Amino acid sequence: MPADERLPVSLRTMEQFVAVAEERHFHRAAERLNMSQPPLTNAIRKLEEALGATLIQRGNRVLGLTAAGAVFLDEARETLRQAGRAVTAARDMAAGRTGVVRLGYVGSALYGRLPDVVREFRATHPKVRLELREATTAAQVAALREGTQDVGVLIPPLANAEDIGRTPFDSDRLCMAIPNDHPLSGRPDVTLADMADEPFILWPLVEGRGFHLQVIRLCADAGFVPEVAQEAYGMHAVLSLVAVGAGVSVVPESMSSFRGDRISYRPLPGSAPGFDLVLAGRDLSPAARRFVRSAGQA
Amino acid sequence: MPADERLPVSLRTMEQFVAVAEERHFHRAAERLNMSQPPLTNAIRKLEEALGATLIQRGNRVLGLTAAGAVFLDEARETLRQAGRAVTAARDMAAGRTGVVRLGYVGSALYGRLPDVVREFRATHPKVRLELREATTAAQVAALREGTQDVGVLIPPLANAEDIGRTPFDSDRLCMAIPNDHPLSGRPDVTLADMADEPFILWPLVEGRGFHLQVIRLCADAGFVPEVAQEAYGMHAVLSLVAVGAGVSVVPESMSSFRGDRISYRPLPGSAPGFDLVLAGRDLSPAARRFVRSAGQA
DNA sequence: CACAGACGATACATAAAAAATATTGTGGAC
DNA sequence: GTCCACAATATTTTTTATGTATCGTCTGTG
Repeated sequence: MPADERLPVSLRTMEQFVAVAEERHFHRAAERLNMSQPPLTNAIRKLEEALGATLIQRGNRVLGLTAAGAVFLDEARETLRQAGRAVTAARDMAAGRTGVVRLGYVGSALYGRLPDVVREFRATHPKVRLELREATTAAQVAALREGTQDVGVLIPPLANAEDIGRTPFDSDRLCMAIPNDHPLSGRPDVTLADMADEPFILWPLVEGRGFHLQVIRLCADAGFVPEVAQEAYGMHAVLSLVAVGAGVSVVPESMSSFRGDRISYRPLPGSAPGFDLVLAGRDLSPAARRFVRSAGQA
Repeated sequence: MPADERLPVSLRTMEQFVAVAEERHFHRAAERLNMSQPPLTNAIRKLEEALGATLIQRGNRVLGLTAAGAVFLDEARETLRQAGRAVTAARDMAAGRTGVVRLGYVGSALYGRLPDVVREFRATHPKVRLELREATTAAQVAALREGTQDVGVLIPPLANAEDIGRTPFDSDRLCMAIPNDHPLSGRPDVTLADMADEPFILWPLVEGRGFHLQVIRLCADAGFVPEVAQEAYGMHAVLSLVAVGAGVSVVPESMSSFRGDRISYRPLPGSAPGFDLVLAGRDLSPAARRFVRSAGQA
């Protein structure tokens, strides 16, 4: 039976004792504690009573500590430090200065702002663990609902996801990539429809679902279904195939500096500058909220 | 400027939070804390306010912890443990269950109860460090006054030492030691006066001052000044010399089983059974007080 | 869909504890 | 011996913690 044994001291009392022990002077200690001397004397007396131990050697001109007082001073200091740690730990966690952010992203996000955003966040939030995991949009929505992921970088539209908050993240504007030795590359104004009969290099449907579908959708809007000549995973892989003339493709504009000697990049005239990658989350933890804020404002 | 930053929590509040976090139920937690539910709800709310952090996830049927709540639970538990350590450390020290006892003793004390007393005290007080140091009575009195020694086993009388408390410790009754082949050993009733003209084996004045003087004093009472034939430090050394016929001596009765084949021990008829070894101390620390109590009552 | 029950929040009252002010002892220094 | 510095008391005031009564809300159930 654990009985009624409450702790007979408070942190305040410990603070008071430490002050007296350090100053060796009730008046100065009281001043430091922003209080007057009498209640301090009282508090120390009650502390000694509660402990059943004399802590302070009075009587002489200058007051000293008993052996019990000395050990209690040490332990009380440690207790106060630990209490401070408890407070800052909770505050840091609540403010998002510490914690974990499990971030999912679709593969194509790697060719936009995401790498910079991650680097920046890690630099400004060294005590937040940022876990990265590549996943399709659908998988991320499920993970967000299960609570196994905090934030996702994914490609709208999101079906049946009214409960998930969204923030614009990256305008992943696309362009056409045409081999330099291809007839189309000489023509001034190429449209997507011009590529209806060209062989396409695309991401595999299973591994690069989001990006694959995005391209298919664009083609559908242009009135055709692209003929997939070859699949390749990763923008550089796709473009390397374009460079050797294996076909044409549609890639993010941010790739347009890659193999400029062998590939000509042409804007997609019809595509508006809308946002194609969003940050999504549900019940954001403070750290996750910080990530979204940090990612959104850059 | 350290400003006015007091700790915004008390140990009591931490106790309350831990109870709620563990029970996941305000009513049960309140019961465990021997209080009613409303003030508990209030206390938790004020805690969250003070920390600027939500700790407990309400709303759902069963309440859970936020990330901040989880870390605060850990840290609060540790704080409570540490506070408990502070209390018991002070109490143990004040009760003499821990601490240090610096014990001085005159060399001759080793031939009486002291070894047993030390063994017993060490067994019953494992967390008290007992430091032993051999020293003359005068040196011990000085050390007691300086505060470099806590308790002493020494030989009265003590000059100018009214401030030092004394407890009888050991009746170090003395007897004469005479070689078996000495003429005196045949006589039935030998008195100390009979040994006035015999060569004495004694402890050196410098190293064995207390015991040396005690014997000199006895001889003076018997009306003579002993002729010191040889000095030897330690009872066994003295008696070995007696055994080979180098002289006579006066030793504690507890030695009378040593070399019984060569030495005959005779009681000192005049010496009353007074206490010749006392425990002395000044401003006894709790641990020292325990030692004196333990040593005195055996 | 209404209803009961469980549970946490709120409002108000009361008791306990902490702190402030004024004053009194007390021991050491000149 | 007198003064001074400092801690201890005494008493009042304020703050804080706790208790009682009650309400609102969500959940599972008939």
